Amino acid sequence: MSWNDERVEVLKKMWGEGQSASQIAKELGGVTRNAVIGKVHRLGLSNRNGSGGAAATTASAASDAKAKAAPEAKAKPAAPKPAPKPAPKPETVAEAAPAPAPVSRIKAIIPAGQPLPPQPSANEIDPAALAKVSEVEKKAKRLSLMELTERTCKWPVGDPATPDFWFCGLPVQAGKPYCEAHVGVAFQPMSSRRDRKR
DNA sequence: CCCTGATTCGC
DNA sequence: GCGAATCAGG
Repeated sequence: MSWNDERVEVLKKMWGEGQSASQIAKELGGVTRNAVIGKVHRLGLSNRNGSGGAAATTASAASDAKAKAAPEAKAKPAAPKPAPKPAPKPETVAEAAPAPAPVSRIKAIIPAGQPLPPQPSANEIDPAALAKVSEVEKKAKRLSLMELTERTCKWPVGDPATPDFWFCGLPVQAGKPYCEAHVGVAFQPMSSRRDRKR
């Protein structure tokens, strides 16, 4: 397979949409995600940096001995990032259910002093995302607290003070505490993974 | 372990 | 130019 115009176009489009390299590779077929990433770099798409360089995003910079002097300094514009981080850590707890009540069927019974998982103010959850959650909850694995692992969705469903309380348990998505659907409602905005920090 | 993108370097 | 291998990280 080679990079003809059409394939490159698809690459550009998808990359622009924030699709992951692996997804793009899968779409194109005949190439690996590495190939896609390599092409992205060669096309200069990786970061939209006008000039000046110094785009040490995450992995890279000074790593091996072969690394050159990294002229890294300058603080980034630092976008306002309230980054909600409602990630319970069941591994350490015993039964003090950290479970923040999400938006399950229980519509408005959020206890007064309870920490609200989604941002309480100015927060409108994407209807599409909610719909997705509803679907997902049907096929959720309904795990108990102790059944949760590092890669099971830890989204709590139901009332912790009730036997009908369980965790989603579906496969989590890279690093996040929840499955894709629940990540969708837990973290609202974020254009894509485009932003690197630090 | 799953995944992500970034970089290097032989081809 | 290409992309596997490797790296760094969530």
